[in-house]
Amino acid sequence: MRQVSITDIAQAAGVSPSTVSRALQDHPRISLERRKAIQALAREMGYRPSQVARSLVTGHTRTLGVAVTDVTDPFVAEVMKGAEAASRKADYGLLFAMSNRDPSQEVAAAQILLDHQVDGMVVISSRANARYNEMLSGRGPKHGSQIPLVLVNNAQPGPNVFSVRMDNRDGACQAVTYLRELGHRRIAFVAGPEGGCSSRERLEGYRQGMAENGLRPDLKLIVTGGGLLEDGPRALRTLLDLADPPTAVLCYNDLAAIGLLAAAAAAGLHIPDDLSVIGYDNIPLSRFTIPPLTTVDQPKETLGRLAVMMCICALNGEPVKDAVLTGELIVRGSTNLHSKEKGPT
Amino acid sequence: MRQVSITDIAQAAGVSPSTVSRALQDHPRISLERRKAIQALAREMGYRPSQVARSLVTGHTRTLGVAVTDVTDPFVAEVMKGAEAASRKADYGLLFAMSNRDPSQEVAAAQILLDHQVDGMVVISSRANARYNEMLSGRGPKHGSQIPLVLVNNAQPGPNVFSVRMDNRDGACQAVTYLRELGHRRIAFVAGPEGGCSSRERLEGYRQGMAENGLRPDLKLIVTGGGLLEDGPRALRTLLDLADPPTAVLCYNDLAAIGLLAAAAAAGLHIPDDLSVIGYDNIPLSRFTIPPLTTVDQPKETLGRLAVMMCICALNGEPVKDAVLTGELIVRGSTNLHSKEKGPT
DNA sequence: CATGTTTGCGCAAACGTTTGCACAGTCTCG
DNA sequence: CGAGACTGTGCAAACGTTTGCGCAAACATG
Repeated sequence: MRQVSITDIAQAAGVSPSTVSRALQDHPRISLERRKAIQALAREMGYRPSQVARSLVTGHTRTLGVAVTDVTDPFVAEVMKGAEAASRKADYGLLFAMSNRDPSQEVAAAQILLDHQVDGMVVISSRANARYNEMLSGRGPKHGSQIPLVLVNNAQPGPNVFSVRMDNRDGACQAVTYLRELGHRRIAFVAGPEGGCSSRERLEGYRQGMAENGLRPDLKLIVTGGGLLEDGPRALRTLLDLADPPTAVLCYNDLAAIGLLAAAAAAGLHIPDDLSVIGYDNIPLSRFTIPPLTTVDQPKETLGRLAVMMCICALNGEPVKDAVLTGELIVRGSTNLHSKEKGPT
Repeated sequence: MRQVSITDIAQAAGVSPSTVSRALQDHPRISLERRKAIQALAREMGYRPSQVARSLVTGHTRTLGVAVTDVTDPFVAEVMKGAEAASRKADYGLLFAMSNRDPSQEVAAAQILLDHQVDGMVVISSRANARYNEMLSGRGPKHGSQIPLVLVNNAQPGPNVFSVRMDNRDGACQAVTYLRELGHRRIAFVAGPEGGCSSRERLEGYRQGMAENGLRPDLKLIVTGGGLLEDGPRALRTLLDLADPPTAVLCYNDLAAIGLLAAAAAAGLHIPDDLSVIGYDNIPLSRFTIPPLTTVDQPKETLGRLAVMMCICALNGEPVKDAVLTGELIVRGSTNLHSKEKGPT
């Protein structure tokens, strides 16, 4: 015989299956004595409830889905870490799907989660968020309702969709302000992936920071990127080719910054003397770059933990409100006073 | 009403549920005409089969579990990437659990996967592999059978357990040999996590490489570590304090090597002139360190892909045999001829 | 003692599928 | 034209739970 079922226990205990079921749930209408006996018996027989059967009748699977762009991105991995911890603590399973940064794969990934009847899902760094609403409609437990969806770093209004995000604008703004305080005036920005919410917001933060600090915006100082390591070298080349190159650069994320650091070293540039660079995310690696990277910290695990907690709250019918956390600038060795400006007196 | 069920379709089509079920499976005993009609109707009504109900009767969930030590480790993340791709292509869900490198959490993590009735599981870089056998026993579909288990980089014999791993010994040996060819004689090794299978094998490979190249082993040149960024600096300090410090060092993985690189830069050491450094894994980042890291490549995504493919094969009753891949040394800028040895002539 | 409440348990339906079997009709072949 | 094979479909059981309801016994209350 295979897995021990509730009826096996019932038979062994000489009671009906329903009694066993209730006993295991500590239902008060089963005599304490019997309850304890059945629980002991179940343990002894190595009983493990069939999630599948239970799901069929209760209508929920105790499984959450997490859809990400790319686990390989350290930021994403850290968020997942938090999400996994939270869902394991809440005794939820976590179904995982990845889109490889490809919006069309993103819906396929989400579809697989949905097809496995996850109770809710959290999406990290989506770029196709608009399509979730249609996909989710009618997937909920009751009349045309929707499964709860929590977006990380990606607000998008909709029924039963929530978001937990960083104040990216503020973070980028802080970074620019800090650079200005160091004496920099020509500050570049290496943008993130097109269509991403945080890309947009960080760019806005950069612009706002420039404006607030009385620096005139120069479109040439904004270069495109995708938030990948490879983007760093490309961006540096573009910036160095400028007639009037920047003395500092803020990158969309640490990955791009690290790529830029590497390219700078290869080009014989000395960081931070020749160029100050700031990253974003504060991934663990950023402490170990050469020089250590000044960056804007995001509480990544918290983001993930919060996301699943919100999701579970929504499932329980509790009220949940969107969270927006604020980042903190971590100053390390990749930024420096802009001394050259003063010239030789 | 909620999800459209097979009976809804049956009603709409004026046939019995069983006919619908068979039509959707393209069962030949349903007339082609009806089959097409029902399939069209199902599509039109937005029917999505209930995996849960199906699982209950078929006995399998089309879900695989993946248990890892830490997603945050780039090596692990890459393997997961491969695993996810393969399981998505095979239309399997992937349930995710993490142990935070803690053997006791590891069984809890695996337990959650098992409780969600995964059809099989793959474990990446376990350290508590011995305990899986007991946990899995009796969890299989028939009489006392076991769910298939695939270990990545971690062989462990057992019924229905398979492994896909790298020839770590060979990789480490290659690295040492290469260093010897560059003229190095005092080559250090920064070890990996205690209890890990690859740790042991790479250490063996290091020893073998030293022996094969006629270098006398010096226990002082082997320092402990855990395969983390933080281990690099610690290791470097230990090695530098030696009376006769090494001229080259092989690290358990790229992470430790990167940490070491950072510490070396901070200490004013010039890599590779003062010290040659080799990592292991060839994580994407290793191309962007300063200097770029010489390392032993592992086909990480392939490892993951293979693991789930083997798992699925085992599920289908097909014969599967363990795979062992061999790594390739990637030479980059962190290694150099050992010139000093020759002295000023 | 009659009535009402509580306690403890079982029956059976339900969840949405799959699948063995039965059955009726049609076809094929001798 | 009759026997057998094939074709197309439906019935009902089964998977392992949960849960509303019913019922009997015990108990409390007046």
